[in-house]
Amino acid sequence: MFTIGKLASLTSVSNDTLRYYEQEGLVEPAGKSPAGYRLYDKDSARRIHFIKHAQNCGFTLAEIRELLALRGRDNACCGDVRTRAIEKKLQIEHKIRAMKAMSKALDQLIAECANEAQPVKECTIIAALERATVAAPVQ
Amino acid sequence: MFTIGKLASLTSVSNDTLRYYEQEGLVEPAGKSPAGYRLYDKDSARRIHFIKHAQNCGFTLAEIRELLALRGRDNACCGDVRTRAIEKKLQIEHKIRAMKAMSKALDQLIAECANEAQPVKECTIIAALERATVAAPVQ
DNA sequence: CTAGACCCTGGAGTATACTCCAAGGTCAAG
DNA sequence: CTTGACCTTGGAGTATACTCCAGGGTCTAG
Repeated sequence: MFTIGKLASLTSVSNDTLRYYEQEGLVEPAGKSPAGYRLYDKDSARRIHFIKHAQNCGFTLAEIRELLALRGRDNACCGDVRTRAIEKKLQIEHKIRAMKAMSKALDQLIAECANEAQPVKECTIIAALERATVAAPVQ
Repeated sequence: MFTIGKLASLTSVSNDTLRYYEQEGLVEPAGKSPAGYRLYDKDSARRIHFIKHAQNCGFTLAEIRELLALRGRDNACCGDVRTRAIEKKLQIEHKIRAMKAMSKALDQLIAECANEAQPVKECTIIAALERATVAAPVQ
């Protein structure tokens, strides 16, 4: 069990951000000290890392709250949870496809840039993305 | 050549958003009518779609501006552009890895949910993500 | 027993990305 | 030649996700 400052430095986010996440229902301290200090454990750190990863993948805090809710401890495996999990998975797959297309487009750009001096004439990124993507709309 | 309203409905964004993007240096109208109306072409529509895709992949408008700058027409293929392209590619790959991990975690959750009634005990999403990711920091 | 480093709450401020007016000009149809 | 659907600029307002106080309590070390 450690206090907020420790968790903050462990996860590279600020104390304020941790309190904000708590306010937004994304993390709860594992407990409180007699003086009212928030006390966290290793799972708290995991959760913060998860939030940061998910955010980096383009999910909003609201969406992350949903992702976290999928593993609610009590009445987990009901059909509703499964449905939302599948929904989120489709969302993620869609994003992955778009990002792969971009990665490919960048590859092309990088390859073309290998022989310097010769200027790029086509808009490689946009063109490649246009060829590659076109998938089910995300929600 | 068509006006802003057409481009807006073609790309499913608002007129206001298009003007905002222009203000932020992300799109320029292909021309202007005598009355001062913005006039766009198909490339404009492509660019808007690109912006939306990139945004959906978690890039900020500032980053998207950078991505778009990579294909600057005049002095493109200089080493600097190549470097930034490689940088962006690493960023994207990192995100793809994280998203694949999440996708996998959701698969697991979905599979476990297939046999209803049996509640999930472990935090699958976080656990799977933790196992799977750990990559170079993104910038 | 006090100095310095920590913690608390509550509220205000900031950056990003829109979103929505107000006040007015443009233009094709009837 | 006016009506209605479009366009213009400029500026204010909103949601999200922080970020930064102010004013005050807690705790460990000297």
